[in-house]
Amino acid sequence: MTSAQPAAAKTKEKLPTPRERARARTIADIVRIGREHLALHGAAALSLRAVARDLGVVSSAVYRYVENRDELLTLLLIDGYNELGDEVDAAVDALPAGDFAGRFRALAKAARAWAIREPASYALLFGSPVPGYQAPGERTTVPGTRVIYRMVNIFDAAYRAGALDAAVSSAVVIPEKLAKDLASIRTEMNLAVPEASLARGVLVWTSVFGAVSFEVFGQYGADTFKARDELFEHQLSVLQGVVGLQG
Amino acid sequence: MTSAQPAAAKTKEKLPTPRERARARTIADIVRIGREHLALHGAAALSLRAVARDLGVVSSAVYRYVENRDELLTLLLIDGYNELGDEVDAAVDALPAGDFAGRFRALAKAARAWAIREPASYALLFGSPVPGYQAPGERTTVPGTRVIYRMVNIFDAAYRAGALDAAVSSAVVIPEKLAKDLASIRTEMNLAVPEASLARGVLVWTSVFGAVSFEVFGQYGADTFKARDELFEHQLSVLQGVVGLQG
DNA sequence: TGTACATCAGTGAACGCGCGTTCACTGATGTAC
DNA sequence: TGTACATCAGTGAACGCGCGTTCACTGATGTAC
Repeated sequence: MTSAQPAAAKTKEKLPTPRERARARTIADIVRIGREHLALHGAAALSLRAVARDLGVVSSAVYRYVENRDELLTLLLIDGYNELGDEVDAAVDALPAGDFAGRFRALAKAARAWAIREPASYALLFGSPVPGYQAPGERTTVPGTRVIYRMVNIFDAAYRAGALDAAVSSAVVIPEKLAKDLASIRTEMNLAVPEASLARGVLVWTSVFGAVSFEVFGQYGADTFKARDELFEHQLSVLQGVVGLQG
Repeated sequence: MTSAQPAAAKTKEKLPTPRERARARTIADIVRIGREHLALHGAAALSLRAVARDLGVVSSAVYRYVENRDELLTLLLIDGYNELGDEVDAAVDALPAGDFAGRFRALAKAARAWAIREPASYALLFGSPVPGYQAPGERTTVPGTRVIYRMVNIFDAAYRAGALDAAVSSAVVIPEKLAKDLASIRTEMNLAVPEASLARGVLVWTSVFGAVSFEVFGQYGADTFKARDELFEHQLSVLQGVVGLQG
């Protein structure tokens, strides 16, 4: 199909025209400005008019690039998921594939570091839903599942390598209905790791993000924990044990 | 001091006048309507004018009862914390004081049930911070710490009764800086439970709320988990093991 | 018990503000022949 | 290579909307004597 096209058409598709490049740059600017506004005033107060002002353009002009306010939110959501995903991937890939515990910790620490650096984007992705806005699943699901997929794959690789102690998971029985859900996930993701360990992996996932959310959203209080890095490291160590990851 | 006052003055202070009762009822109405708006449009869109409309009163009239928009948010915050705290207390108190595991599970389940029933209030309390709003600590700290205090006290009582397996906690070393924070908490709350177990208690707390947040904020996706009750129960069982609570 | 006064609840108009979105338009940039 | 036309970016005015907050006011309700 693709190879049947004439070479000229192919080049036309590949090389962006100056206009296309200008357009892409403008959209990138809009997303960048949108993120700044997110950080300053929150998602609910995100306004196309304000973005237009910062872009140095009349308010109606942004409608050439973005269909409406909701689409800007979608762009910011995707942008956030991908930035987080890229940083997590880089942190994980920096360690040897066989260092499962190291990779798990690197993933969690990269996620926490990004959340602390970009609290507004983190809030958009993992905080309260934006009232009146529904994310379009067909555009956000793939970037939105990068981190959890990566995490589960680390656990799965550890299991395949014999570095995951599945015995810890046998302590708690998995009820039938839950086992069904877990079986679907295993099939979909092509996992070898047993259901009980997968369930613990899910708990580890929610726990990591629960800890990050408490910290980023200010639930710990101002003074209760001064040693936040150490607290998080300690929590990772405990969670490693929960899923049976040696190291 | 108080007993030196004449009986008449005392009665005057105790019995609310009709005007005072009307005033209290109106404030309660404002909070109730505010909660409905919270549920429908989110905290950022909460507006005194809209509340006034639903109260059947001109917009400026609500300023007789509430200083400004931020104070209404504070009232809603306190109201939410107390409703959650009351329901958690009731669920915990329904079980014998010696049933530590049962009480822990009852606490977590009550919190989750309330969060699912009142997602908007839950989001106000535990979700992304409301941009531009800073909760006044002197009014919100006490109601805001009811649940975690109750949870820690269950763990502490279990420890005192010899029902908490502190050995599980010795598996992970606590660094010096973190130990200091934990020591302060122990002193402040008058706890017997050792620091390592307290640290695990904190993790259990963040994990419970992390799991609830994922569910309430829609992070699990629509179809991934159909057996949500079972998933949560399973997570509680695992977390019980994390803190070393038998049962 | 009755009257004078103080307190309070609620009114209605007004202030200045920002928002999302549409629409007809002007120029500039690209494209086809 | 030059011209006619199509495409696109950006303008500026307008729509209707809701917001927080202030202020002088009118009556009703309570209180002191």
